[in-house]
Order: sequence, then structure tokens, then C-alpha cells
Amino acid sequence: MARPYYVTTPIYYVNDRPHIGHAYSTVAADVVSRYQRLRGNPTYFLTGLDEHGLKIERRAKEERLAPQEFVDRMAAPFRSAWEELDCAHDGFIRTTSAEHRQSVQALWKMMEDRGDIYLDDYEDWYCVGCESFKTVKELLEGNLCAIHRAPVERIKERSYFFRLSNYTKPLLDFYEAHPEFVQPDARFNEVKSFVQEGLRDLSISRTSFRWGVPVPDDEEHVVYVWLDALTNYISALGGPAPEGVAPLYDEFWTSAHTITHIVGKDILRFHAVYWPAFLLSAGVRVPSQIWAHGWLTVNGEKMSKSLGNFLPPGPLVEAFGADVLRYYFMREVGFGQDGDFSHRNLINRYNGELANGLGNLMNRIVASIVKKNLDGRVPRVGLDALEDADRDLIDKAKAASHEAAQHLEALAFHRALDASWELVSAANKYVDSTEPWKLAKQGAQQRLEQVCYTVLETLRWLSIMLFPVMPNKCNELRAQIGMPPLLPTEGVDLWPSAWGGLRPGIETRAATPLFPRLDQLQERSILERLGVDTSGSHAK
RNA sequence: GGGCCCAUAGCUCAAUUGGUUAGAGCCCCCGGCUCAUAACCGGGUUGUUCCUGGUUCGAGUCCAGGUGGGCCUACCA
Repeated sequence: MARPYYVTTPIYYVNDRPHIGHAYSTVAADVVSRYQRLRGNPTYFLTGLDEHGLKIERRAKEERLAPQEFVDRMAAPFRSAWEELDCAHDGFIRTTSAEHRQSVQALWKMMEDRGDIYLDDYEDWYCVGCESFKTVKELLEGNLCAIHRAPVERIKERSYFFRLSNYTKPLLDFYEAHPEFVQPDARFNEVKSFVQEGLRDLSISRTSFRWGVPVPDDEEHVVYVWLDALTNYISALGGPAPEGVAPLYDEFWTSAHTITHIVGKDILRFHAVYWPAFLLSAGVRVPSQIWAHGWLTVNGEKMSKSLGNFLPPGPLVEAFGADVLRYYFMREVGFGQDGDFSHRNLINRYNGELANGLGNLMNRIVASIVKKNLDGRVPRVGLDALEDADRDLIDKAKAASHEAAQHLEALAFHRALDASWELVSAANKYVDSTEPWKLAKQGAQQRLEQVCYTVLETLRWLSIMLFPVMPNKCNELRAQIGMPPLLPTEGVDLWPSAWGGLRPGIETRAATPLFPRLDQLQERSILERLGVDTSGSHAK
């Protein structure tokens, strides 16, 4: 049964250059999409760029470029960053594209037809510190902002409004009916309590700048950037459109089994409140889940302009390779929680888990035992000759595969990797306890073959289980055990479940270690090349 | 001011939703092995589960208060 899966990243504001925060979101979405493809589900992975707004207009002027020229230049580094990180998106939406602009206007009209848009003068209290309007309820006595404890001002402007106030109840009902709409749960609580306060109509047009999508039939106004930006998720698919007009939209929006928006915690409200409200108004299907992940700090410090520590992913990919960086992102921090990106931890995990754990497991069997004693071929074995130790490892493989799949479904990447590494560890223990090198010396050929097959097949399982996170390394691993690269195919579930998929007789191809261990000299030179201070307290 | 979440080993985190003696990885120490990338395997040390009180046969888990930390609290990121 086809279960179309749609996963998106936020569209990144092209005012910035790509940094590891962007990379983190994008890698997560890529892992989700690769997992879904492995399961045989039709999958669409969207990322893209938000290219409108006042800041862009200003930046372009500073650079003496037309806004379009400016965003075209800024878009290039994002495209190449995702290519370097092997984030294989199906779509790359840019909000300045003609298709997107049409979609925004189409959605606007649908909301307008519903009677949810009106033009009005708006006047309310405004906190300069917050740069936002405040309701009377939010103010402290004496008209003070609750956050800044400073007086608020009365401000008036003319704009189009969306009747968000009409959606307080529908949204709360929707949340009630979809208890996993927002993840993690704690974030969902924040969203609910925000809505429970009662929603106010939302200003959805601006006259203060021009660089945006014109409001239909009123060129004075441009569409509020968030309404513009959020529409990307359907405009990229050709929507909104009646059935039969836009095939991608029909498959991955209207009738998708799952629609997951991966977002940073800072933009949760727009996705969990405004976006579903807009869609409810327009009569369009609402996504399945909004997943708000946490922030990365860098070596314990917050990323900020003043510290100038926005790490671009490029040099890290160059130093460690895309797969290693992807692995680190997914392994180090629980998805949904804040975490730290630390060069030291990255190297520790590389050496401890990738090199010593997985890499060495493959190497000791493929490049050594099988090569020397079995002429490099996958042995022929019978399932009736299984011993307890073999059955035990097979059971562990099945348990790990099952667990990893469950965690990947739930976007609990760190737990999925945890489960996989329990299998790596079990396999290393198995090799130690069965002592294949002794079996070879004793001439216990049949037992030796059984043991080698069990480990090789375990490696085959791991090459699939880890594929969403490390596609290249997994294919390298597969090449070494004589398997072709994984080719996910719609309708075919490749996730390992049946033991014995590795064909006897095929030739393994021992090659260089998958993850060569870094010695202290190499570590230091990598860190120096990346400009990381190795003398300080972080480099213990 | 209002609300949400968190606090468990030196570090990062678990603990099947109230059930035996609170676990795992990393780090450190000791031992074994020697097929392998100075890799691997085994063993060991470390706890006032933030504090005070309460409910209960039984509390890391539930309740109250406190302390400390993070987050949300209406647009242009």
C-alpha cells in the first residue's frame, strides 16, 4: 500500500549564509526522507529559500543590486551546501518564483472567499523593545510591557487582516483531535496555552516595503511575509489546486499519508497556529505534524553575530566528510532538545563509535578473517547448524532493526542510532566469544563459515539501518561485503527483517578502513585547520 | 506579572508511567585476547535521584512549598 510521505525543512532566509543550524534541520529532513524511501513509500523532500521582505530589500540596496539579483547570489551557497551534505531534496522552492507568487495569491483568494480577510485601520499598544503589538491583557499596570517593564506606545496602521480570532475554537478542537500535531509535547503545551488565551486578528499585509507578493487587486500592499513563506509548502507542489491539476499536490498534500514540517523552535508558532488556521480557512488539508527541534550551541557558546561563530558546514564536510557530520548531528543531541556542537565530541564519537566500533568490526571480519581463510567469499551455511551464540546475535539484530525503525518513524534519530550501535557492540562481542581466528587454526571450517556468515549478514543489516544517516559510508560498507549499492524503490520495503539475505559465494572486496582512526597529530591538524582553539579548556 | 518544561554518576542521558538492590555510553583504573584501525572483550570505582514536607504497604516517578536553570507570553524571522 502506497503511503506518500511529505517532509519539509523551513525555508531559510537568504539574508544569512548557511550555517550548521540550517544544516542540522536539513540533514534531519533528509534522514527522514531516506528512511521513508527505504520503506518503499513515495516520498517528497522539500527545502528552499525565503527571499522576500524588508531586510532583503535593504541588503540589496546596500549591495547596489536589484533584489532579485541579490537573492539569486545568496541562493547559490545554500544549494551547494545541501549538495555537499548529500541532502537529496526533491524540490527547492524559492519564494520569488512566479509559481510561488501565484500560489500565495490563490491561497489569499480562497481565504478571502471564505470571508476571513478584511481591510482596516489597526491601532494598539506597541512595545518598541519587543518590536511587537501587545494586548491589554498582556500589559502590566500602568501600560508597561511584561517583558521589558517599559511603557508601550499607541500605534496605528492600515492593513488587511485575517480573522484569526474566529479560529481559536477550531484550532483547539483540532489540537484535541490530533494529540501529536506538535512535537515535542512540551512545545505543544506552549502552543495550546497561547491559543487558549484567545487569538486576535492578524495583520497580513504591509505597505512599508515593496519586495514581496502583491495583494490580489491591491498593489499598495504586499502579503505579510509569513503568509507568503508558509505557502511554500504547497506552492512547491503546484498547489493549491483542484484535484487532477497538480499531481504532486494531489499525492503529497491532499492525499499524503503523512506531512511533517521540521522547524526550529523559534518559528513554531507560525507553523502550529497561523498555518493551520490559514489552511482551515482556505478549506485545505492541514499537515500531520510540526516537529520543533532545538538549537545548537558551538563548543558551549551560543551562535551569534557578535561572537561571529556561525559555523558554515563546508569546512566541516571537508575535514570529516558528509556522512560523519550527519552522523554526529543525529547522534549527539536528542531531536527536540538543545544541544552542543563540539569539535572535541565529534572527534571522540568518530574514533570511539565509527572507527573503533563499526569500522573495526567490518575490517576485522572482511579484510582479515574472511579474506585470509575463506578466500574472500561469503560462505555457504545452513540454518540448522546454528548455535546459541548465533541465534542470540540474530535475535539482537532483529530487535535492533525493529527498534531503529520505530525511532526513525518518530524522528528520534539519536535513539535509532543507539539501537543500531547496540547491534555493533553485540557483533563485536560475538566475534570475541566465537574466536574465528582460533577456529581457522583448528581447521574447524564449518563453524568458521557459520561465524563469518553471521557477522557479514549483521553488517548487511547495519548497512541498511544506517543508510538514512550515512548513505555513502553504507554503500562503501556494502561494496566491501560484496553487495550492490542500496537502490530504494517505490513499493519495495528494503528494511531488514528476514535473516539470510546475503548470498553465499559472492566475493567480498576488502578495501581501506571505512573510518580511519584519527591519531592525536591528525586531530590537532584538523582542529587547527578549522581554526579551533586547542589550547583552551575545551581541548582536554 | 501569567504560563510551560527541566533538575538522576565527573560528563551526556535511561529507568516499561507508583513496584525488588536506580542503569547505559563516555572518562578513569585493572585484567584478558591478539583476527582487527594502539582496535576488541571482561571486571571495577562513582549516587543525600536539587532541598523541605506530605500521600502510600511502597516515591526518581504523585502532591504542596522552596532553590536553581531553560523556554513561551501576537506580525516584519
